[in-house]
Amino acid sequence: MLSERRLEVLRAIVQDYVGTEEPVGSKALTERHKLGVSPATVRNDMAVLEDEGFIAQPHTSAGRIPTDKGYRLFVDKLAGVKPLSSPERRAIHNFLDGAVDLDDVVGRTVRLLAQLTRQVAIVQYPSLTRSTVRHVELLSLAAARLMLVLITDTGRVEQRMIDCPAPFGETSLADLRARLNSRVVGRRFADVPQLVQDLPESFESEDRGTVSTVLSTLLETLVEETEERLMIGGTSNLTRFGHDFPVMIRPVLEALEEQVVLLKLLGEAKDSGMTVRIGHENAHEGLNSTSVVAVGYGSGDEAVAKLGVVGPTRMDYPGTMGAVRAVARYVGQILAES
Amino acid sequence: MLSERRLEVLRAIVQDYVGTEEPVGSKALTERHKLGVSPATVRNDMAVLEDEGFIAQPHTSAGRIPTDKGYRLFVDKLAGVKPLSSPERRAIHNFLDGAVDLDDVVGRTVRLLAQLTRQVAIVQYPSLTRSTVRHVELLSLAAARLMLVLITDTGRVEQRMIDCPAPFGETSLADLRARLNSRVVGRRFADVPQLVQDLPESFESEDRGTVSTVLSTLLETLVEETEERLMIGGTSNLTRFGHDFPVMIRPVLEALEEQVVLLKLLGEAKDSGMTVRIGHENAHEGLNSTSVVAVGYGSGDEAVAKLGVVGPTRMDYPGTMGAVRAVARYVGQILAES
DNA sequence: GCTTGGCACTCTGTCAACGCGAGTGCCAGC
DNA sequence: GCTGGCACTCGCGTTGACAGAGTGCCAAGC
Repeated sequence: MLSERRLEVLRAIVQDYVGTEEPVGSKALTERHKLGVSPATVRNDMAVLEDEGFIAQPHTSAGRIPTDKGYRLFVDKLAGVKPLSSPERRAIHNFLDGAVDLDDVVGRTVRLLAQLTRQVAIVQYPSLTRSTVRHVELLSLAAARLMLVLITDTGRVEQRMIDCPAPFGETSLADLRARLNSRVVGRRFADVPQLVQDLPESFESEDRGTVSTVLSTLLETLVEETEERLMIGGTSNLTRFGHDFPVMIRPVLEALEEQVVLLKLLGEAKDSGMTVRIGHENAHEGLNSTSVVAVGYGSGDEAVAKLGVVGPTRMDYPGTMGAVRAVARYVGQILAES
Repeated sequence: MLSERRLEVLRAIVQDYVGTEEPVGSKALTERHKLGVSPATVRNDMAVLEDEGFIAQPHTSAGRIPTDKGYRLFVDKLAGVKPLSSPERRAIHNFLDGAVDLDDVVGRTVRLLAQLTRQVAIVQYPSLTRSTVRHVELLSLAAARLMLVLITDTGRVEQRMIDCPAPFGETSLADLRARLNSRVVGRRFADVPQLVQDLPESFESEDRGTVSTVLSTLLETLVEETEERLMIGGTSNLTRFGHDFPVMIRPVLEALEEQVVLLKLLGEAKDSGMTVRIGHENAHEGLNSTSVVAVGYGSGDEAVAKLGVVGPTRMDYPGTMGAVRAVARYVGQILAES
């Protein structure tokens, strides 16, 4: 086990490296931090830390930089979550309170996160699977053409066109609409399939085809839209990556363009609590030199979606984690109110 | 006026520079192109072209590179639009034919354009202003809460929540829905305001407040949503910018994050025909070293929106223009069919 | 008058040599 | 276990030399 002081040295190395972006040497460390020991002692500690794999030297006779493992230890044991300053807190409120609809909330959240953390922000739309139904509407657009509108408690709206196998009367439509709503309003999306299973049976045989079509479209919507959507912003912050950014940025930009990759990325995060994935802990190769800080957010206790940021492994973890957590909490509140 | 041969020299310079990304000298030119004259002659021509501002040297004793003005002349007079190869053409069809809804069409178009041109692609959603109304629906969500759904002929759907000043009966609702639709279905969005102007008067005084609220929400939607939406993709192609890409990329990424900037960018393009804006012709400073190739697309003769690509001024104009035009045409067809 | 070959000049990019500075590892002493 | 000292290593920036590419200009030729 590492002694208290060695941990302190690691913390100092991480802090300095994050600040200066340059390998940090023993002398500089003792000057900037009150470790109470001489550079020589620090050198010994560094040698141990290097043996254990927490730090590395880019080349002989250079200072040390933290490895992924070093950052991991730093995040787990050495760093807290830095609370936001009150101006930052106020900025969050001001920025999010003006949102008019769900798209707007998500859009503002992305921009806010990107600004606060100066990194790339990713916000997932509230998931349909875990949402509940607020309302289902059926509109008749033409004789044999219906439109299905689905409204969730998180404010998300989905619509689908339906071509009916047979004309569908206005009274049947009203009937179906009423029965559908009485069964599913307030229920979770996941429960809908079994709740509507036997609906066609209660209709006249001539309408049964249409009812089935409507229901299967509804179920399809549920499944399809479980493919989550997300929004991304702050990509220009990638230019902050550091001196080797020209090399790093390409694979990162490519990864960020693939919604699938991003969804998987957020999916890997724990459902509750904050998740930090550092460097090679990320499955996707292009993101091997980035860290991802993600957290779930939701209108109630339960997370309905996730949000987070992507940045260089050399990032200010306490500050980033603080910002991500604060934003997630406030977005949750906003969703609960609406 | 420039002689035929001088134009030929300019064309050769543009082509070589686009290919090699390096300043091109007189000797190399005569070797790669059959100009039928000696390097010395080409040097004289180059001197003239430089005096006229079509080409420039990065430093004394380097080759020449085209200026914005040079590219402009090239695009206007020297280059045609290169038709796509038939595999490319097939790729467009295969890729776009699978689209299931408007979002999907736009999403696929962006990816397709980015792939074909290897540049950043921007696709604007079909404009509401120039669209016509397919259907307006009013739903009662709660006693004093309505939902307004707007469906366009291009398949776009917008919805808004409305809090009514007073409870609104089901019959009044049906009444309003019917009258609203009879007035606006098939009409252009731009004409809607005057078409519904006198609607409140024909209602009982107790409902008038709600009707007015609904109408003003409708009009608001029209105005707000005239703020067009757009989708962007292929940003990782920015890494293809060339040797100075670390410097260039930052402002470009920043510009691309601002929807407003992009909308203005597309807005600057002509309504009909292809628009090419080269380097400093772009109003936005961050895009001064990029060129934008944009074109309108639509389901009929008329453009309902625009799409285009952003890339380095040093781009393959004929090829890019060909790809942009071909994609726009095919997207237009897809929209017309749906 | 346009074209051409020749020639001197200029500038860049590269490479090797070199010295500086930062940092390390090790060791002996406390 | 900590400390100071010391020799060693290595990257980085500077310098100077040099080759290569390209230009501008001029005088001669068609």
